[in-house]
Amino acid sequence: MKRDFYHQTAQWFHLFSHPARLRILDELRRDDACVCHLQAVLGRPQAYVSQQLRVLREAGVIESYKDGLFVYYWLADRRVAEVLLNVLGPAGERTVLAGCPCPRCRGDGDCILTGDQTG
Amino acid sequence: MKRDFYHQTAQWFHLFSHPARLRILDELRRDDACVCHLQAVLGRPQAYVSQQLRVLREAGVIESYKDGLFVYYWLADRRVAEVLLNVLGPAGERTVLAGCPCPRCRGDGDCILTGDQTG
DNA sequence: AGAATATATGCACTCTTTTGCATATAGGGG
DNA sequence: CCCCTATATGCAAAAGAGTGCATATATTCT
Repeated sequence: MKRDFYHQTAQWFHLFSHPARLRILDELRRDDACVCHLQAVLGRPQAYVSQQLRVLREAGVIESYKDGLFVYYWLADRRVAEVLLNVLGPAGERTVLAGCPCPRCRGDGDCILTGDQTG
Repeated sequence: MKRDFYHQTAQWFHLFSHPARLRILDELRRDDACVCHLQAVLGRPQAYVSQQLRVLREAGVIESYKDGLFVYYWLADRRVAEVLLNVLGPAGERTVLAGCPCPRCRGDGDCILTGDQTG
């Protein structure tokens, strides 16, 4: 029914209506990220980040894969990137933080320099 | 600061995260509409509709003009239509209801009947 | 096996939003 | 002026979301 459609879509938009979740989605459209990376980006306790990730995961907009101890999340809903492009503009570069313990930030896999290097 | 930016954008998305507000925005992107028209579309009490309109108005995404007793609302934020196009697809035709007392629904020949009776 | 690290979950408390209802304002017609 | 219609506002109860904390699970290393 049409009513359910708007209800469902509203629920989907609700994912965007929270600063932490929005920040997570914005980070994920740049590149996959593990929990500890997002934790460093948000500057929030790990449990807090995991809870927001759960909301996004259960809504189906992100999915995860494991690599050893690390769990990497990625955008599984194409519309998310489209909407963020519309509203936030083009995705910036991956956020890299000094205090971030994740492999991709520690230089173990120099992910920052891979891909497009516009100089 | 960047934190404020995400907070502000999340607030903006919050407008979409409610079925009634989303339905209103979807209707307004098709055409301006008076309160009683939206009331008929939503199948909700007038006070309820006015309250949601206030939320949207105070957020700046809609504005209104008066024509006699009627107050017509219209989309004042271009991004709204863009995002809705992205997520909901192209705007349909204006919803016209048999029981709607608004001038635009009452036989100015301007409207096409669609059997979208709510409630 | 035990310790350490990364992540997930459950629960309770707090704060905000939602929503119904009574009522206020404002314009138009007799 | 009084009444009818269209819209707006204020308020309080109910529902829901946000958040912190304790703890559970999983994987690697020694």
